[in-house]
Amino acid sequence: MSEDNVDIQQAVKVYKALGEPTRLKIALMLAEGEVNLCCSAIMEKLESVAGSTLSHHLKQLTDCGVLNLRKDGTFIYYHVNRDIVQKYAPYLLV
Amino acid sequence: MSEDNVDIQQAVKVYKALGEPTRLKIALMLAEGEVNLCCSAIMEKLESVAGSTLSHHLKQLTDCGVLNLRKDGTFIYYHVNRDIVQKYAPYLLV
DNA sequence: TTTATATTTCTAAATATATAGAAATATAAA
DNA sequence: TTTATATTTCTATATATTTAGAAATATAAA
Repeated sequence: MSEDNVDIQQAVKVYKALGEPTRLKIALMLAEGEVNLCCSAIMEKLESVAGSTLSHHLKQLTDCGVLNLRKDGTFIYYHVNRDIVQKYAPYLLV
Repeated sequence: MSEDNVDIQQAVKVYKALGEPTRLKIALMLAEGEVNLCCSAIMEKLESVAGSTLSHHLKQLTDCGVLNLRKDGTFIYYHVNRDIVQKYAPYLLV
């Protein structure tokens, strides 16, 4: 597989991840001011999303590279991967 | 609804449209060199996609603003909307 | 008007995705 | 060790999406 195709595959994953309202909100929330938020803090900012649902969304966002995470005890802090976002969807950084 | 929310709704539509391999290929194909292609020409460039399927993909890409079209007789020529792509996914224009 | 071509709409089936409750895991604090 | 909190995994269900064949529509050419 060529570099280009790998790139396109990642682009599909990134756009698929961002093409859902809850996930786009999460990405925008974390892109604003380069915030670090844990799962429960994100859950509070969203309206009525179950923890298990949020967990799936966060996994999808990390799997495609839009989000990175840092573990600290029981907490997992999420933040945007600026390189990926800059490459595929710099709109989020505005 | 605020301007911002309208914007986010369009962003979701754009990213959802681009988050599918066939549609991303179409968008990339048309973004390269600012090409105008009709449905059947696009169909030839893709491998084994039925006309009805392609029609649905093209509708999704035009509905969200990624593609514009120009009718000429029986033909419909598609081309990328550079403003929209520049705003949400300039990656396609590289 | 008949024929041919381009594209869409209708319809249905297969597949994928989003959702959340319940149970499981992980870490920290008491 | 017990308890509490954070997050994930399991499981199931509801919903949405992708796909394409067949029929319909639209325009042009013969």
